[in-house]
Amino acid sequence: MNVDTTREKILKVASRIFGKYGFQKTTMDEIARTAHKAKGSVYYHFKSKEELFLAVVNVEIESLKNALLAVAAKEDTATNMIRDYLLTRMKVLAGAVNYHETLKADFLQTFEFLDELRSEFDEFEVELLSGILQKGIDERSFEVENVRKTAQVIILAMKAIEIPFYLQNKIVEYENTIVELLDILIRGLEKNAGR
Amino acid sequence: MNVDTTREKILKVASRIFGKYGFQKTTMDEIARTAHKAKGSVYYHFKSKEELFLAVVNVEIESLKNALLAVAAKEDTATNMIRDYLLTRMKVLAGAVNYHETLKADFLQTFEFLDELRSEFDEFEVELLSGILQKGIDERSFEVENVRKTAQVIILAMKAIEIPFYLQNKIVEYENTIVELLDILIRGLEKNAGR
DNA sequence: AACTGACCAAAAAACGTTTTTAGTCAAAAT
DNA sequence: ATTTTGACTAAAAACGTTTTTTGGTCAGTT
Repeated sequence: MNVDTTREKILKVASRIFGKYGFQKTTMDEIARTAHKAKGSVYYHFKSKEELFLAVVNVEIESLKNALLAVAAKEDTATNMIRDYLLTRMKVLAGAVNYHETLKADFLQTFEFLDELRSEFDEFEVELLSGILQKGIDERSFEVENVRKTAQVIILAMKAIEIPFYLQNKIVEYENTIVELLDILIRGLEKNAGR
Repeated sequence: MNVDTTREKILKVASRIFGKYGFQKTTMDEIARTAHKAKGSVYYHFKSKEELFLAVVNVEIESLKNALLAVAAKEDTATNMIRDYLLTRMKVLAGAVNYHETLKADFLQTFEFLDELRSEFDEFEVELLSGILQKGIDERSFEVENVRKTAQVIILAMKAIEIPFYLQNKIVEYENTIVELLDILIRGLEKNAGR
């Protein structure tokens, strides 16, 4: 059994257990036991519980990044792309249970060791969304004063909505409503809006 | 000392103490002591700790309602009114510390006894905002398919934003960003937006 | 180099005890 | 009659101590 498969088995098991019980209530013993590895083996691959959790969240973020990059790579109008971007973001995040845990943490305690991962992803998103917005401007379908700032605003709104949506489990309650919100936001970006 | 002044003194003191220590960490003894009343007196006016807290939150909600009604009563364009509405909502809520406590509660425990107050206020808001949207349509400045649903969407967005804004104390960090978000939303409502 | 499992210090859980707290009520004041 | 009081109680929270569990290590094995 080479490094990768053991490492990946631990990651997989950890993801499932962290996802079920959260960071605090998950023990390294249980992860090792479930993965049929000695605890020392887990610590051979991940130097601490925090680092293991970080790696688990990172897998989810990477998967989200790939899904978003795929959207950005498509040949389509900027309007469709931005709608696709935001809907994809919602759908992939819905399955990212360990990422949800990091949201919860903001209220209960701090996960400082996640800060870097988070701000990196933020930057990634602003960059990608700015590209889509710029495409819309070039196509003369969007009218946006400050591209980067607008991208930040949209991401703020989406992050704000994640909280009731994923944490309070109001997915069913709000699903339709959120799609409508996206429509209003997108219309707000479009040219000839009002003024 | 008549009923009203005692009741109001208790309410005032309770609001301050609940606001400082939260629902859980506030004791009825401290409220009675600070109000210079016997505990029985507090229980004469409010039948339980929950009811007292409810009354405290209700004062804040009433004050918000009045501020919002004042905005709705103004003579102005619908565009200005809706911007004014949302900004007023933010500003008044910023000072409603006990209302913030009820947001926090959603994560830590449930305050079922507040559900009714909340859904009543929701209904109030949807009603008021629908009126403003309808006014915008009548003035031929807004283009909205379903007035009521749109009002619900906007309120959902505002409530979602309350969480990072008030609970995580990111007021300074996000203040400008939120104003920009409002602009995009409002543009999204305006006629000739895009299509 | 990859992995094991006995081992340790520190943290958390469990437990019994003490203190505090929400809520009551008979009596007093208004 | 209405309002206020404060001693009282049962239940919950806080406290202090012991026991168990947990994150992390490391000498040795594969």
